[in-house]
Amino acid sequence: MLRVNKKIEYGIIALLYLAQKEEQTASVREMAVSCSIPEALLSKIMQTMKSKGFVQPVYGNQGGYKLTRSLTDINLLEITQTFQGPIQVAECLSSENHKCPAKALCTIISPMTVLNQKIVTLFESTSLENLANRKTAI
Amino acid sequence: MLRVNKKIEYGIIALLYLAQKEEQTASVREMAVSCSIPEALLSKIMQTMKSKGFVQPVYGNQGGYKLTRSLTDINLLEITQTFQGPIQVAECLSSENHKCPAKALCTIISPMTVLNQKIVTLFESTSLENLANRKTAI
DNA sequence: TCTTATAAGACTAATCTAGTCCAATAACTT
DNA sequence: AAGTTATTGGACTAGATTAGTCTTATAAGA
Ligand code: SF4
Ligand code: SF4
Repeated sequence: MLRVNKKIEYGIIALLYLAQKEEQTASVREMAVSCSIPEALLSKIMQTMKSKGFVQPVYGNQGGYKLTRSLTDINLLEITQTFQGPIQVAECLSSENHKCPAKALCTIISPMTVLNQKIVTLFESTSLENLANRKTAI
Repeated sequence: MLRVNKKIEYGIIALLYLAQKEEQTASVREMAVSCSIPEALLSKIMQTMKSKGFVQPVYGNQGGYKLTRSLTDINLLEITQTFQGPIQVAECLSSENHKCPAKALCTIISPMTVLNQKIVTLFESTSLENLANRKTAI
């Protein structure tokens, strides 16, 4: 399936929503209702995005979150890495390479690495601004 | 993570192995040992590949499987579809669109569709021959 | 008939996903 | 100061997927 998970999608939708509100804050409830996203889940997602510096919280009444970065500055790779870890089309690629039994004799590590890089590049070069305008960069 | 599953990888490795044996058959055991792939699992994988017409079984002593198609003719998309279903970077894309709560108001279906198509094209235009030569086509 | 294979099905443990629920804390309003 | 609105952080869950295993049946050459 090669799916991006829901946190990534909901996270992006929320960031696009915030961008459209410009400097104003939007509460989790407002975003959840406006975008039909489960509120408790979106709350978790926003916490993660806060910790990564995409948004800034505002406590108390009339509080919520606001964007701290421009959409043109945030790319899809950062978001997916935040919620799904590094893109690795095969488990042995990148960082700790687990325990694939076929590794020693594997004939496809090298092409898988190339394929992986293609996908990484595609994600990296697609900003949220690109997404908002319904296009990918490459 | 965006990972391709093990069946896909093991399946490709097995097909490359068969190709290298040219017209000869190779048994599941031989392939499993030669490639360090769990035998019972590879057996399952080969059954699926037989049902999709990638290989042909030969029963009995000295039996095994042989390739029925050229590596240049098999692309990565077919293999992934065989073992992981259609590529859909978001669950709502393609065929039966499940039940995403955000669907009615979703701001990213359209760009996700474009992104999905990019990945499909990348997979589709990469033949196993390309993989064996350590490159992707696009 | 024996042996070597594939065929097919049921079964499993571990992991990931998409959530929920609850108690705590921060800060604005009145 | 109290009440209200919000974020925070933790634990918890059902269901799906993954990566296997095991067992029995069947095909066919020697
Ligand atoms: S070693 Fe080969 S089969 Fe194993 S995860 Fe890496 S690329 Fe895939
Ligand atoms: S969030 Fe949007 S793109 Fe993702 S599955 Fe739901 S409707 Fe489709």
